Amino acid sequence: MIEPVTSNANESPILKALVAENLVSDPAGARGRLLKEAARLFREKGYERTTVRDLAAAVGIQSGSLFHHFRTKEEILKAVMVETIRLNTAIMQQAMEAADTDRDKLRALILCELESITGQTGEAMAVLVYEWRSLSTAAQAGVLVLREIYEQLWLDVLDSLAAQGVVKAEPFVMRRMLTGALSWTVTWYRPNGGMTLSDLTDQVIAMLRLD
Amino acid sequence: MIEPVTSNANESPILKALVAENLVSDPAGARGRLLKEAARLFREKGYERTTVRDLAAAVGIQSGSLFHHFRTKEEILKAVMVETIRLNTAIMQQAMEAADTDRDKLRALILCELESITGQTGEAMAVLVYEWRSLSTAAQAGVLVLREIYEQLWLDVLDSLAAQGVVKAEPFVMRRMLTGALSWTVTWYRPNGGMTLSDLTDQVIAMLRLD
DNA sequence: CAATACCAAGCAAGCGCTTGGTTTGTAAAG
DNA sequence: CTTTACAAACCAAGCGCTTGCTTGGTATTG
Repeated sequence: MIEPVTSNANESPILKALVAENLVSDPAGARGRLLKEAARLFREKGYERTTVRDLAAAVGIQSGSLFHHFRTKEEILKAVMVETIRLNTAIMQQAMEAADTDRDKLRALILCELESITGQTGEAMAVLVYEWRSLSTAAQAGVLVLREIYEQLWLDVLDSLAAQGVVKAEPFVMRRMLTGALSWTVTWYRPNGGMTLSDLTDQVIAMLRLD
Repeated sequence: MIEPVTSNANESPILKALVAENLVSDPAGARGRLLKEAARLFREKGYERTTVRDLAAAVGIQSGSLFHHFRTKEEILKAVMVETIRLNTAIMQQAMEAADTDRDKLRALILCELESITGQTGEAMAVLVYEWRSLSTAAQAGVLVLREIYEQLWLDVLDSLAAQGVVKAEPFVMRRMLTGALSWTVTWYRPNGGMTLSDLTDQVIAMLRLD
């Protein structure tokens, strides 16, 4: 049996709620642990270079035993992506409710996305970006539905800022530019490099001249 | 024999010069054709998912015959990357000489990078971004040296604009944000979608509020 | 006593790459 | 203008290995 983790310091109420609804696997359980290790390996070596034997070894079981939890290797990749989007969408929706002005909301969106990229779910977020092609077309379609909910959060705020004349570029173009800019941080940003995520968010705001 | 292409409408003088110096393979020759097909396949399916049999079939030879041109599959990937950087660095250096102000230079850099990403070398540029991990550490180091020359072109212009107070964010952060934003266009921008590359460049300038 | 989680073993397919031999292009020698 | 020589380009076959996944059986658990 994949050894369970008894206590976890980062038990956010958002995560707990999603686990209760069975939308995200409990990170302390067997399935959750495997997905976490899978995200790490997929990011580190890429999906194709990661073998089912690698995945099994990471959680201390035999490669064949993997297929009691997932039918195929691709199903593991899809699960990593789906659960990551679900969690991050929920986190962002809560941040939106807490922010007052549209400027605050944009800052919150940027900070949230940076946190998701460089923090706990960072490996999974990177997988979402870089291993997209490894999903079959059918699986891609399923994940895309979830992504659109997430994207709409951004577009609502950017549309509003554009209507106020604060933002000059077209919202949908700007969102795509920000998607690239923020997700790229995964390749270079290191938390211990003297720059906090708040600093980095400030830099983005300064680049867009929104301060 | 890999059939040679007799005439090519896009013979830029820059490309010709690099071919003459043996820094870039002639796209009409056997090696050049193979690299072009390799870039296309690597982008379409990813390096790992592309087999040497796929590569060989794309140029109409047997898989074993590939190894008369390249010692390993990885050598093909590295060659795609190296030649792409060499060509685009040369193109950009020429664009820098033609531009007067720093603002013009930044616009030229953005447009050049967008052109390289969405144009002829687009597939190779995408490979450069997305297949980086598939290179061995040794090969990565070799390619990095060439990349740094390219990056310095950007930093020189951004440093200058920052000194003038036109740009508020830190140049090296801003360059990395732009790297992500521009390279991401490869996933969504389509030339036939009613938006030219010049339009797209204007959008980036508008986003940075540099107009 | 069923269900769940696992192991040990291995299969069929596909992988990068090698081998030995044949064709093709080029150019000097007769 | 032919002959001879040779290297580069290529083919057909397949080797050794790794891959995702299957199978049949065994502990563990409620």
